[in-house]
Amino acid sequence: MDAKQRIRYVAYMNAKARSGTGSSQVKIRLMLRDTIAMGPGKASLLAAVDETGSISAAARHMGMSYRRAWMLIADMNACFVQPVVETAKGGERGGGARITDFGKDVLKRYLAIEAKAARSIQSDVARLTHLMKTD
Amino acid sequence: MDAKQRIRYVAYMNAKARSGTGSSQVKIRLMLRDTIAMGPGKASLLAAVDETGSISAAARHMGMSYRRAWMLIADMNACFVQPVVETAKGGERGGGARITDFGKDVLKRYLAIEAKAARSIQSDVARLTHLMKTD
DNA sequence: CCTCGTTATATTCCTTCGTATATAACGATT
DNA sequence: AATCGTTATATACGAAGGAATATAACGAGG
Repeated sequence: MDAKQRIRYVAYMNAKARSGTGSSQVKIRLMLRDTIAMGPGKASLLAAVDETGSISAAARHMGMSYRRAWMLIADMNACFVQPVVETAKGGERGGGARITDFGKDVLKRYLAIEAKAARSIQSDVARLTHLMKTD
Repeated sequence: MDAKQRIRYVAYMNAKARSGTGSSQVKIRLMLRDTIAMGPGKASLLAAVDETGSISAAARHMGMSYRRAWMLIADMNACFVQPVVETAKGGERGGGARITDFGKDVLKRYLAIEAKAARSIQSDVARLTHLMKTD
């Protein structure tokens, strides 16, 4: 991938340090330049768009402003070689938005990376967490 | 680790997607409550304190304000069961700061986690990065 | 006793980010 | 035509974070 040498990716992993449950939740951020191409928030937003069928409903669902949701989606579409979300103005319900097949693939890959990273460092993080204050 | 159920850790990984070099740089954030107990910036700051012997020199070295550096160190000391940095006022050079053995252990563990996570998701991230624009 | 560089802290300013709000364009349904 | 909810965009306001600045306390060395 010589042509993409400058692409920097950032994985942001967030895991609950529950030894018993193993329910460690890991979040990863993929960066292109200075903007987050894909991350926990954008992944959730993408899923919300998939569920609700519109940016505004997804924004309401996530408790964020429409402007912010729109910008996050614009960021994603600008970062990837194909749009992850397609929109329509007007129409029977005033318009709407839907996640593309490409967007579904991106999301799926992202979630898989999240899970794998979490699994890999799980125990080490737990040991380091032991050195942190509990309250 | 029942007593630490509420501790949440966050791993923040940043890697350059250079397939040939494999020089993927991964960054991880460990969170306690809402504050970053350990992350890329704090790890660098810790190393800078180790090198320079003072908070102010470390801050200059990292291009940040003394206030910010001091606060980051205060955060770390507040998050862990032992201080990672010890300071002294006055004296031959006006005072100074040094990383504790405990702090060195924390830093070492953190860097190891960084590396392991990077290794684990390296190839998957590279594949996803292929779906991103190059410029 | 004075100087020096540092720690420690408060205050002010500026930039950034997000919300809230307003407005226009849109197109199927009625 | 009129209505409706959405996309798309601009503007203004507010909160948060960090930089810049100022000041005090400190303690070894000259």
